[in-house]
Amino acid sequence: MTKHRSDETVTMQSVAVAAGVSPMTVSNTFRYPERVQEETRLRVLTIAAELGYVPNHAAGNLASGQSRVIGAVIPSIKNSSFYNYVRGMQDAVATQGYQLILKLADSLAQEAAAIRTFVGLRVAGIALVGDEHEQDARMLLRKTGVPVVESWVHETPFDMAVGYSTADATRALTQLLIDGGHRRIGFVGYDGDVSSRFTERLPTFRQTLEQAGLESNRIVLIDQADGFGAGPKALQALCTIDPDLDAILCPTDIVAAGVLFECGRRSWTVPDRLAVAGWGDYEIASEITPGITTIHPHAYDMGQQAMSLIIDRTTGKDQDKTLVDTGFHIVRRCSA
Amino acid sequence: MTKHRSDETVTMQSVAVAAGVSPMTVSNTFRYPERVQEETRLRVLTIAAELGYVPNHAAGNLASGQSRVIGAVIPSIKNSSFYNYVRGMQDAVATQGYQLILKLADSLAQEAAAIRTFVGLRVAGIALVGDEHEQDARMLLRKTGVPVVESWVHETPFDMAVGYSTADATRALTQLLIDGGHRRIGFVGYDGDVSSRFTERLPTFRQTLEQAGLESNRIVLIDQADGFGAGPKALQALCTIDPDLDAILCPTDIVAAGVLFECGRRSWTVPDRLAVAGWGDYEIASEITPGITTIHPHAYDMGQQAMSLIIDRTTGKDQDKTLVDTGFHIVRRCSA
DNA sequence: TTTCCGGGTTCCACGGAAACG
DNA sequence: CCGTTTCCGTGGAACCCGGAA
Repeated sequence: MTKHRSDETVTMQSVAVAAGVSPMTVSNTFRYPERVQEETRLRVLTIAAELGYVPNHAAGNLASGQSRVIGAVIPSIKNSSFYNYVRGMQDAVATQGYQLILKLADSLAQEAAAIRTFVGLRVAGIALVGDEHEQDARMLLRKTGVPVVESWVHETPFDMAVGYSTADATRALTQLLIDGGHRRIGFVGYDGDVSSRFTERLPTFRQTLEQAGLESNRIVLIDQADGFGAGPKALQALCTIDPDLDAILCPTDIVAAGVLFECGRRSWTVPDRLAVAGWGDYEIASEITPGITTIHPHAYDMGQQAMSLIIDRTTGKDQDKTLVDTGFHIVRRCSA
Repeated sequence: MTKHRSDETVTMQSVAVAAGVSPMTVSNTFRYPERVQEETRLRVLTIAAELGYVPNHAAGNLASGQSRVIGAVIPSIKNSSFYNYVRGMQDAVATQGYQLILKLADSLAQEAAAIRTFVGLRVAGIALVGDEHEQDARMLLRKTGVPVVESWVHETPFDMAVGYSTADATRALTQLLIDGGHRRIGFVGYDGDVSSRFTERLPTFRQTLEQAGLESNRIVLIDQADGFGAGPKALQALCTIDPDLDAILCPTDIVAAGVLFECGRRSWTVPDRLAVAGWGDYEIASEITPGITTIHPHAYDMGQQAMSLIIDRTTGKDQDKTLVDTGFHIVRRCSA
């Protein structure tokens, strides 16, 4: 294949010629508008728009060693799980003149590939979800020194992290069920991901039940947390352990909604026959009837903070801020 | 801000020195492995891995004018709307050695900004949803000549397109309601987006009703199609027009699910009191009870085809294929 | 404003080894 | 057997576009 670059490639140079200024002025017009006189700037911008010129990020990145693009790896878009998180990130970068690009990765291997791509792109920073990553990816990140922020992580970050205590949230939610008079409480865990985003929950659940003098053997693990279908399956499995189950704690609102659907089919009343607790406070939690009692994790805030950490790092301020706790709160609705 | 490039930046040069070869050999090792002797190649790869070297895509892109990154703009991740579409894209590019990056854009202005970013990144191709784009963005795309594929578009593509006939689908679904004995059919339209992905539906709906000798005045427009909350609102509005409404056609399964939730609260039986039709065949359509009768748009296939179109274009084959019809089918469940 | 440089690729030249006359 | 052609892996120089000084 021959060099296919046409001779009409629009470059800074050609814009400069057309506008009757030096290339440097064009450069400044885009990077530091305030350095260029209003009149000149407008002329350059007009010409650039006419010619369809967009600064070549590759060249700029190469020349300056800087980038205004941040990469985020998202585990899933199957349901609303990361909607607010991404919105928060998007809004935060927009106000700072940065750009956010996403890659989906529903396994550690895919995450590693995504990280590789982002590193290849020489992005300004990388946002990950959770604290479990492939060893190769960890080494790569360390060696390149690119700012990394983990979300939904509450302690001992790889580099920087923003999150909340899943243990505290689990304890609070479990206690709420106990206080509601429930004694035969089931737990639905997610084992497709070994990150603390999920793994902290089970031990805390057990501990809380035991401190209340209750049995903590009603436990099932499912392999997906973002599908409605997991709800009925989990409920079925728990009923095998204890047909008189009177409450259930789900890994996400999606699973909880799946459980509610199944309760409907069984003509079980919620919360009387079975109390249901979710996690995430997705839109469905407030729209379904009965509304789902759930953990609201301030995901939007988390996304914003994640971007701030990265941007502050690259701009050199607040170098020592590495861990942000965005907290959570319980949203009490009718399901529990 | 200082140039933060540390003196230990791992470059092709440093790998070359460490491996005792010329930079060219390192370059070839990554881009054209077959040109380099097995032994040499392995040595280079080993050293590269040790040093944590990842080829600088920015530099490569600049030098070659080529890129193996494709950008896709997604309108929403609020619910599962584009889950299968993105999965299809992801799977397709993975087998071809390309990389997919995403940007979210829930307005035309944001889409234009996303396009600008992708053009700045000099991606190999851009995937858009729908056929309505800002004029500036259109001109930019034309001038840069980057391959563009529109999805959910069935005719007269901007460049290339993959989709199905929303008119045919609307007609089929409406007819299904008519054949089911329904006479007071309501339509929920989405007016937040002027692309044919949604706008074709209303006229077709009207026409189909009129051909059956039915009234077609039960129509409401909502401003979001990806939220459950729109369902109850739309139902309320339609009931103002006709309290005896006996069927409803929703823009997405999400809205349909919202309607089902509301029916539950009103103790309306579905489909006897009200038949409900959705669109999209998202997971919830099969998991909720009653299951939602809906249009299955082969979104996964659409994503795959979209990527194929772009990759074929850049590799020079099938230059003339510009429009792919991935079809649809009706999934009949209990809600209508 | 000008010059030079960033990291990698294209294109081509080089040189050693195998195959041929 | 030796000189020459061919082949193939490797190296050198110019250049891509934009930013810093």
